[in-house]
Amino acid sequence: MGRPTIADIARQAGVSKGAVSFALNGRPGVSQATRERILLVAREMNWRPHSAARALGGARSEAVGLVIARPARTIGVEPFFAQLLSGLQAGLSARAVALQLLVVEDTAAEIEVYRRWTSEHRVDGFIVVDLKVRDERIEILERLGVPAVVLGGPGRHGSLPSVWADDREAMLSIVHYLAALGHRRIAHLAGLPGFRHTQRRIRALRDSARSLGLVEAVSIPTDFSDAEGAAATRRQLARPERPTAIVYDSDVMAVAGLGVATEMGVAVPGELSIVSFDDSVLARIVHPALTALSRDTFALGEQVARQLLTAIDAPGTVRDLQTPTPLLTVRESTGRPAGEGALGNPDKPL
Amino acid sequence: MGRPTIADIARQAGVSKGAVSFALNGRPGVSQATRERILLVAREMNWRPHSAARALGGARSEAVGLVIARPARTIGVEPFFAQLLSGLQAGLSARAVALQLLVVEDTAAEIEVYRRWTSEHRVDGFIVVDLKVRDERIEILERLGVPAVVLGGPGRHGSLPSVWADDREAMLSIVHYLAALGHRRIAHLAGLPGFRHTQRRIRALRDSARSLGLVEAVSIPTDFSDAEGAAATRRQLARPERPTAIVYDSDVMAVAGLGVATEMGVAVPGELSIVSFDDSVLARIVHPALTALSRDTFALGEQVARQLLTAIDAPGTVRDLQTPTPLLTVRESTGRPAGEGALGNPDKPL
DNA sequence: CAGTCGAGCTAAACCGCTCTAGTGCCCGGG
DNA sequence: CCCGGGCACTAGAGCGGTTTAGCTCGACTG
Repeated sequence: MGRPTIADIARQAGVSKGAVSFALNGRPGVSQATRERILLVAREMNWRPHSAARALGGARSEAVGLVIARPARTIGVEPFFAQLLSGLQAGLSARAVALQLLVVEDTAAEIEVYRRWTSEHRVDGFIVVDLKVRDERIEILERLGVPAVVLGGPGRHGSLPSVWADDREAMLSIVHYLAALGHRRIAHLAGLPGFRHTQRRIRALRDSARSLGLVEAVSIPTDFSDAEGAAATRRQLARPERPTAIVYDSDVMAVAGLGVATEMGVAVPGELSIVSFDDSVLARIVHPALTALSRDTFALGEQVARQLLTAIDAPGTVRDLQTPTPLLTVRESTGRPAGEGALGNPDKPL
Repeated sequence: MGRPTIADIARQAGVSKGAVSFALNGRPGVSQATRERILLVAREMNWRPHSAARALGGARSEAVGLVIARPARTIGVEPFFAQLLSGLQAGLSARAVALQLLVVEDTAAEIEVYRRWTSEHRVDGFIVVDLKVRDERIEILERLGVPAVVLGGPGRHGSLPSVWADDREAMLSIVHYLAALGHRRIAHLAGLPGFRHTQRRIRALRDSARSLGLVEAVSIPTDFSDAEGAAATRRQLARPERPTAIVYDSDVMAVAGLGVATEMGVAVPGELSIVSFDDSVLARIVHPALTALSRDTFALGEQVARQLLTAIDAPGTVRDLQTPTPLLTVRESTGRPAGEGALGNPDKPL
């Protein structure tokens, strides 16, 4: 005999299929004695529910989807994603919910997967990442009526709850810190310009430039890759009036930039201060260790998972959640610019 | 009306459910004209199959499982995993097969998930990683009769096909290269001693030590973390007769080790050569860039995915697959040991 | 002591799809 | 003219659960 079904258990226990279903699901409708007998038989026969059969009846699939539209090769490079994934896992596995992961080429394919998985009842909800400036995915998910949590914000993401950190405040804390050290020329190697958080960071830098008396505050968009990070750094450092500090939107770029500086004989932090917007082992283990914004991406993932589980349980009840603004961890890659006197207190950001 | 079912299509097209099923699945049993009419109606109604209903009939679930038994937090740290994941994705998405990912605490939980997902028909097969020296999972998966591919080998993994690279040859190529440079004291910061590949690497080093005339060749097991990598490096470098070269089993540890060396004022590669067993951006972007074994982990993942898909399609037909032995990429972190004359050709490993 | 009620259980419909066992019809051969 | 065979299609039985309607029986009520 193959896998036992509730019919087998029913026969064995001398009851009906219905009674077995009630017993196994802790639902009223059977006496305590019968319930125990059924459970015993089920355990003896090593019975397990057939998820498809359950799903057919309209039940949960106990899985959530994460669809990422990026070149597959680049995912492995980003510690951020790996960290997030770990956190999501941790949050989900508490309730034994699995994560369906799919990497696709572009947003069109991503949307197609949303449609398919939803109508196939393959997942109970979605996690949406890489929020764009104008994001069509939001509306589609709303129309599909499937629970979803957006990673990023704040701002327009329709009725979908989001989990976000304040990128603006974070950028301001970096810039204030650098300005207090005496830096007046700051470059910002940003991420993909289509992403919302990239825009927020760029705007924050621009907005604060005047009030802090910065002579220069440029943002250069990149694709987050180490290659572009290195190339852009090279260009910046080759300029006659080069920046005295560079803020990188990812740790991979920051480390690549550090490499370029070393190679070009630009001392860090003597002649160039480096700040990474992302913290990870990467930032800690290089030398000099990088001053970085410490956001706990793992915890963020956990948070998102919890939020999504709640949204699935009780749609409509869950609202936006702001995670703590990441704090600047000062390490060895930042200092006063060359030829600067004491100005402010460099150890106290903000 | 909710989502359309084949019954709706049948009614609309004026045929039976069976005819619709035949038409939609490209099966004989309907005329060309009817088939086209049905497909047209299906498209108009925006019909999509209900995966659960299909699965209930015994069909594929179009998903494969990857269960990892490691602390969730550490997954994010390993570029290897992220890379592998990307590769798996790439291999699977060619056939629109999704990946069910779950991170669990220990092997017992992992096995429990294998049982559950199998009996729930949640996945069509599994990918097994972190092959242990004595691995109980193999036997369990065989008994469950579910397709699975083992990452690692060669050697005892029962009837399950495996994808593997020759760790022994790889380690030998590193040691030969270092010996040719003139190194006689080599330390090896290994991974978890319970893993099979760790054992193979340790043995390869030990076996070659005598014939290469090494004075010292120790392997120190670690947990793969940057912390243990750093600590062990510190201990090695503090010894009176310290090694002139260290081989690290992972790039994270190698970079951490590089940091310790810099911090202790030990010049790399002047006084210490560093080789990483894993290559990734990490090894490329630090300075000096690390000499590392370049295995294409992404391609490995793709390969494993293909292997598994074949195993699912035609169980029993697929056998072990050896991937190319990783080649040493010489960068800046290796050189002649201090006070060594010319010996062999350092640029030509093996 | 008849009527009511609820607990405990059964029978069967149902979820959406697949697949097998027919059924009707047409065509060609003997 | 009849029969066999093949094609196009239908009816309906499963797949393994959940859920609802209904049945029985004993206890309690008035």
